[in-house]
Amino acid sequence: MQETYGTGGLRERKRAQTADAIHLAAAGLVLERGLEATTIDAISERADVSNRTFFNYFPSKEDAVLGIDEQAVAAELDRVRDSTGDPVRATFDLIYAVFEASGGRHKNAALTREVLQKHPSLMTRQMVRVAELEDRLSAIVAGWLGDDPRFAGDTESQRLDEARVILGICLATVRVSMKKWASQTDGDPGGAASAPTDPRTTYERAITTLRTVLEKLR
Amino acid sequence: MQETYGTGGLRERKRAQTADAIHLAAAGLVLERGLEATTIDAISERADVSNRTFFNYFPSKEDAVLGIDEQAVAAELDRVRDSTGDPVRATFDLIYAVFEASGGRHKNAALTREVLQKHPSLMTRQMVRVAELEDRLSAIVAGWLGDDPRFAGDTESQRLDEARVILGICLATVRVSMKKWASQTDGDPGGAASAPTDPRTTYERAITTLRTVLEKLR
DNA sequence: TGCATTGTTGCACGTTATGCAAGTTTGCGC
DNA sequence: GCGCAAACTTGCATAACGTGCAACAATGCA
Repeated sequence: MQETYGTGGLRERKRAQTADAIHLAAAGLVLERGLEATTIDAISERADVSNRTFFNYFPSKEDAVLGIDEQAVAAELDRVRDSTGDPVRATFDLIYAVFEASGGRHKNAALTREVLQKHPSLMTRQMVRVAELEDRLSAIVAGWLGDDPRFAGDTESQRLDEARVILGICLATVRVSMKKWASQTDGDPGGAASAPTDPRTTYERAITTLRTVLEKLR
Repeated sequence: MQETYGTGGLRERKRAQTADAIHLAAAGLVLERGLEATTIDAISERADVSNRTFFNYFPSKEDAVLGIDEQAVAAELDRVRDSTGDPVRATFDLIYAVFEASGGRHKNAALTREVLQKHPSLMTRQMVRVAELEDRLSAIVAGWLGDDPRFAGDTESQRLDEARVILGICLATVRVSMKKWASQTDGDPGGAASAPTDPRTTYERAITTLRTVLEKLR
């Protein structure tokens, strides 16, 4: 089921292909019929796999709709781990990486946005995922704090707490801007690269918003 | 089903009694058998109601375990709405109110803590609930910001964004301290009022933590 | 080509969750 | 007290989610 080692062979390609087919079927059906009205059976049928196979690829309907890929997320985490510089900035990058690997990517960014726009509960789902990763993520952030002069004097336990808070703060900020991003309306549906603000830009704006608020609060 | 008007009559008392019975049965069973192993059927049986009646009181197993009372939450929100003073402090109070009304109260605070301790996923559930209330909550916070000189100059839309961020920040902080609270071990099981830090104190500490982090970040 | 690994599928089963209709309990005006 | 209306409980039917299992098919590799 998992652990398709990096052979790059037919097997692996087929697997990615099937995952994509299921994802597309799920997102498409949800856009057509709504989230509730879309059953896993219907998704499986459109993706031309059995009901049972669906669960070999995604643990739930929501994950299929978002196209979540746990392996990609894990790989992303390893990649970003040894960031340096400002912890807040690095934390934003970390969250961005998780989201990227969680389906925001693909050729289907527009599709994903449309789905999130029509079904905000899926955004909550995204957030829950990050919450589930909290222990791993905050450990990474805590590591960064150890290299920061402002936090280096704290005990390890304190740094972990502070890391959790910082993670939560950044996450909250991201969530707000994601919501704005999702609620954007497409400019012209025809234009190929009409590009209604890409996610990355949204993140940059989120950081600015947070800095503004922090400035005002203190 | 709902809207038992405030007669204070037998009907209302019985209803509260049944809700409590289901809640206690749920929490008890979860502690004995675990969250997965506890079925709604088992809860219903112990609470001496039909499976169907269970759903007249709680929409899900999790809500029953936590003893969530939507009406109480709504009432709490109305009560806290016209707070004044520092927005951050008020926001903490707001979140606290939601939690209080969501089951943290009762004679069963110790029970609730034990359950949350053994099943952290329920904490996530609590957070999702607040997220679901986000629109209402952030509207309240945005109202407060209008009275604050630091934010009064902003447009309404900006204030709403900032309110969401502030809410998220406070919520993240609360979550961290709730986790610490839940993971406390009981001092002496025998002592009646051994009182291992009440939730309110935890909140106060959370505020301090947040202020510290904000101080360091800026 | 042949064997081990991995993937697919159907089937059975248990659980969550909701609608509906019949029956019961409570509240309240008379 | 009586009786009606509203609220509540319950069983039944139904749909969907989710998982274990075992048989079968496809793939990778020697």
